[in-house]
Amino acid sequence: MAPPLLDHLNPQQLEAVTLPHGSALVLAGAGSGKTRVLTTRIAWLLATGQASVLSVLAVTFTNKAAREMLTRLSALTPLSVRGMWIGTFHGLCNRMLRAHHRDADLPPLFGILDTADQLALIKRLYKAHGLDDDRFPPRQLASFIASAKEAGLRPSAVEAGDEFARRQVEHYALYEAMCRREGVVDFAELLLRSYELLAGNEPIRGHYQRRYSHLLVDEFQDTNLLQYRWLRLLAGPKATVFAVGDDDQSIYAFRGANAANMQHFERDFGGAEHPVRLIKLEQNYRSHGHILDAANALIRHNRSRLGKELWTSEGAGEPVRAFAAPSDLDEAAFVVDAIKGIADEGVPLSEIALLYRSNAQSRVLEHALFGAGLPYRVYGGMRFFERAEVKNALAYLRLVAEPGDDGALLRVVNFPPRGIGARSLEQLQDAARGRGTTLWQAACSGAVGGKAGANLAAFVASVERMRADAASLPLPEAVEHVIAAAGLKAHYAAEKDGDDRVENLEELVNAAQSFVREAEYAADAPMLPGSAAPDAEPAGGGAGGGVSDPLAAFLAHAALEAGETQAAEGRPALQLMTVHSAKGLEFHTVFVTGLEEGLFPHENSLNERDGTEEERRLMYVALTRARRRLYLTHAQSRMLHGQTRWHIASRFFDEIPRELVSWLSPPRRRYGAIDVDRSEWGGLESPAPERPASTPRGPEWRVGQSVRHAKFGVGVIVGAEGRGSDARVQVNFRESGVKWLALEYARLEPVSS
DNA sequence: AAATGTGGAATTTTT
DNA sequence: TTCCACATTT
Repeated sequence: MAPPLLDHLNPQQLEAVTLPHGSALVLAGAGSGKTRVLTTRIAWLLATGQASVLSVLAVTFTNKAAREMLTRLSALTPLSVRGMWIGTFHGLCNRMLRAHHRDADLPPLFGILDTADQLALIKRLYKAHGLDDDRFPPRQLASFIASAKEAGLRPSAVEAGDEFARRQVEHYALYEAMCRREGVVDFAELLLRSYELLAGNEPIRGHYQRRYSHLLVDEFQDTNLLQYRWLRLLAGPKATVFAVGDDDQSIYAFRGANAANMQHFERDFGGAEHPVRLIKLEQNYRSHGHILDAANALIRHNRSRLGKELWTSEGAGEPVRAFAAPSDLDEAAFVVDAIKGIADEGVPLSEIALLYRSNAQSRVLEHALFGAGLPYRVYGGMRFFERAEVKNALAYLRLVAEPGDDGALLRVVNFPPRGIGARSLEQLQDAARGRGTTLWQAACSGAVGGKAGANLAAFVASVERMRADAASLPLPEAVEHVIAAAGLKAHYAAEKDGDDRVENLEELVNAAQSFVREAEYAADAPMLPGSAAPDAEPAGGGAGGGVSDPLAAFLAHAALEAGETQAAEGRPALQLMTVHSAKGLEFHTVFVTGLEEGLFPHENSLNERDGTEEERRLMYVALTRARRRLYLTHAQSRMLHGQTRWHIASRFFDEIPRELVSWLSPPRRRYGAIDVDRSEWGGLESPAPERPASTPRGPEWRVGQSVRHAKFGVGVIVGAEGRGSDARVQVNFRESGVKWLALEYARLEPVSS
């Protein structure tokens, strides 16, 4: 073992890295060196001969995390890490299913549906079966299917209590049949199919169980039930699992993440000889003391926790700064002002983040930043492989690889326009349905006559030609050729605003280029000998690699790695993003904006089970992004859905000890802090309000007024909308929280305060 | 087939 | 308000 490997590890990190045989759960707090421990652990296992490159499997959630792990690991070990199974759950499952497609009952070149493809498929399904999409919204079916699959349930196994559920299960079964017919799988299917492959095929399961002596899992709190069960299957009797996670940063329950997996880990992965070891990484290398104290105090309000407290050997640092703005516009103005000051201190703009709970909130901030001439970058939005022109090109490529893909055919059969309109498609679909074939087969069969038939035949012939031409070309050239032969390039070049699209198509060729480069890079990795499954495991790096057909591999890559939302710009820019997307990142200065009841915590979360705790964890994530300076802001009034709404300050302010916080605006009163009257804002240089406050009509009620309700008790009016008999007020009750009440029915009494 | 209009909904997101 | 999906029009 090379001694430098273990240098500079703190005692807990060192313990985790060098744990003897047995499974371990590492509770790694924010900024505690989680990735470092994970990668050093692998390097340590390799260096001490406890594991070989082939016997390690490391799994993450995002491609980004997988790449980072690979990069950092390469720096820690002299061994070649290519051929090592490091990737996302979906990437690894894809790899496994490609290698064993026959046993998994999949076509060799099966396609992967992204969310949009899946939705399109469901809509086609509805149309084909004459199903009612008002009563069964496609999106709802998609999420029904996803949850069923995440619970490991095929249609026959789903229990349907009522008629509605029964119908959904029927639709689920039809959906499965359609996917099978078209040779495609959705994201959840990758997981479930891989799970079933391992569960139902002893030789393959035995092979992988013998192969992997060490399984390492990143962001373990984000695993869903199926991923957990997949891990359990993959971990043979002698394997050890090294799971790293932070229950306090579990913020993806809404998409199936099950932090309870951390609690079950001890039971499921511990043996009598080797009980599960629990290690806490609590030393934080990121933030100054006051920031950590605030985060610790906040998260202590959660009941369901494994328990952990961050500390730092650095100083206390600056206090947390808080600001109450009269309106969202004032909040934005304050942020802009503060940023100018911070930038003057020499902090690079890229080191300043503006965080918010929901994307809609970026607008006001952007507007203010734009007005001030401050460069910024907004995260989220359209990803590269999701762009229409890119998806069109991919659809052609998909047809070249697998013409049975009806979704791909429908997408481009008349794009660019070639005289195959809705009527022709109707005929084609009827023909396919009548014969029980794919659209492609129907088009080939000449079932559609006349002009439409001729146009279809021409389309078929041109795709056939693309396939023949592409067969003799290296992947990037093949991609380039298909884009040109399909007429996409010419089509977009002729469009008046098509420059960006042409550029993206060229970028797609580049993407194929670098994909091939990485695959070649991986090709010299040691490969298992033999060609018979289950030992035939094509090598390949990256999430989508590992397939003998480069085109299919590239298409899988495109589906599994949607790409960056925005190419990074040249000049440094402020970072605007939701708190969710900030997870894992850190900044010198962080602004957490929109800290209002109803927004953060979000009103929808109040009805969700454990919703408030999840919101609090989200807030915890937000706070722990800051290294040196943290601003918390809220606005008393805010334009939301086209209406001005009033909100009281988030409860999260109350959960951070006062002595840590320095208010830059007049301190709030505990309740009734809604100052519509701006005279109280004397010391503040806030601009004059641009929107008048629209309090309900009548002299009796105004925002800020204290009221009593027969059932809910005493509260304060914090918002209002409508007038006359429609007038509703939003009241924050001391006991029962924020509620909307119709003035006509709720008999409110004024209370003098 | 593009252009225009209408209604409804409007956390959070990766694969 | 603003965005989207969908329907209708030209």
